[in-house]
Amino acid sequence: MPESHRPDIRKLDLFSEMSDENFQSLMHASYLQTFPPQIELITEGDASDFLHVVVDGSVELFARWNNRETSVAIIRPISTFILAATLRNAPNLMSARTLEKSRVVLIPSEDVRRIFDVDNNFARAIVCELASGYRASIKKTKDLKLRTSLERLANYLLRQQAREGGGSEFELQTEKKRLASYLNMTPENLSRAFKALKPYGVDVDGSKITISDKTDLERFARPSPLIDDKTI
Amino acid sequence: MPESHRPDIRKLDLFSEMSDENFQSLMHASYLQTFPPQIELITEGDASDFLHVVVDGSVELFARWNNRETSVAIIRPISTFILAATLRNAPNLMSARTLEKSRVVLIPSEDVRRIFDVDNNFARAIVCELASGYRASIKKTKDLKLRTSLERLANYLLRQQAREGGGSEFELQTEKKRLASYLNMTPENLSRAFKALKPYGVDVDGSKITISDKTDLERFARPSPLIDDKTI
DNA sequence: ACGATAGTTTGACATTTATCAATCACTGGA
DNA sequence: TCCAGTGATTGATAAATGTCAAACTATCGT
Repeated sequence: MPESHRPDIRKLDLFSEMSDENFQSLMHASYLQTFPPQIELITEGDASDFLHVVVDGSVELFARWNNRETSVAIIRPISTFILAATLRNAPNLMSARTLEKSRVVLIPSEDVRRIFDVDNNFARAIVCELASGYRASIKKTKDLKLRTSLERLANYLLRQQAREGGGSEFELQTEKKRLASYLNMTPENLSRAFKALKPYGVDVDGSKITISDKTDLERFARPSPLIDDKTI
Repeated sequence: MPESHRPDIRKLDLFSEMSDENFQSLMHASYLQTFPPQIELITEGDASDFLHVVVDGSVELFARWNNRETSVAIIRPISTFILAATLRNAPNLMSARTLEKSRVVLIPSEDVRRIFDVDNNFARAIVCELASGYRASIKKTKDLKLRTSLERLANYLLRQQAREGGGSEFELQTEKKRLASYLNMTPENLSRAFKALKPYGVDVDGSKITISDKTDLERFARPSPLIDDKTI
């Protein structure tokens, strides 16, 4: 793998505390690949041969069953995915596809497990990463089970607003079709849900969202840190 | 904490490989408590002061939002819960209540984190446990997003049948009210769902389930190891 | 600029699921 | 034993969500 992305990867919580030697060893064994849009990098059920690091572009994690498909997460730089499967040497539970032209570092799972065994700082970082992913997944379950689709959308918009800097105007970073799938609704239902949020000050123009009064929307959405705060 | 449950706890994957000294240290700092039914052991949002180990009885993990409540998991002996929050020293995302008279070992989170820092075998075991909990949570998300409630019930019955030994007759180990909440449906809907599965050979008599032809039910349920197999 | 393609929106309608109310069934004290 | 309380079921109805078809819109490559 070329040197160029190493410093950025090194800065990730997952890799920042491990020894130089072990980090170089991981990087040495890994590949940087560029993929065109809409390439299926991983198919669920496959063995998890590589830990993936998105360094450029974006990757969607999704799952299929019985001819249906649902979007589970969208990974943006710089983040890893498929860590749990890598560590357990178990089949991937989700498929992954590039959404745009993307660069991905592939670290052989074997090497991850080998270094994990010898580098205690790396092992510790992995625990943090797993615990936080686990908790994010529990939050997702709560979001799905406790809220209606309209409430999920309202809270999503508030989170997205915060991620984009908190201004009253911001962009959806995702196609509506994909957002609908992510929120577990149909595109048609999403379109109507946007309209239903208009009385709470939500205006939609293409992918540009305007929230005229955040507290007004919050009164409806009732965000909770135990579901919506990604940092705890 | 008394000695009696130590061997059973020691056998858990989480504790089996750590040093004797560290295990004893953990046990020394912990309490065994007996709780009556329906006691709320943990309220979501609280700090995670203890790693819990159910040694007897059963504990329900559930979550609340906006006056609604949903059942997320039922923990039976001998298992731990609230590991991720303990390690991150973060607030609990779920509440917990005893379903029956239960005995629970409480291990101070501080001690868990302290031993985690010094015992690499323990750290490794924690990674396994977290990775597997994380994956279980992803499977739950897939179950929720990709299946209708009837399909969730059908697959639940097949899993429960397998857990109970695979015979055509077995017991639901849970009140139907709670099962409904676990499967994200109302009790009324669950009652009707059982009827809707009758054509596929499912008979219900109180909490006794009879599945006359497993392959028949499977044809409807389409179980997938990537959702329903708890071992991978 | 043009047309092809895919995403989005809208309306009509179907299905799924929830809610409410009533009844039945079970269980654990007094 | 009976009774109170809770859980389970049933029927009627309402709300939420999905499906289908059509129109509309944006985008991309030629």
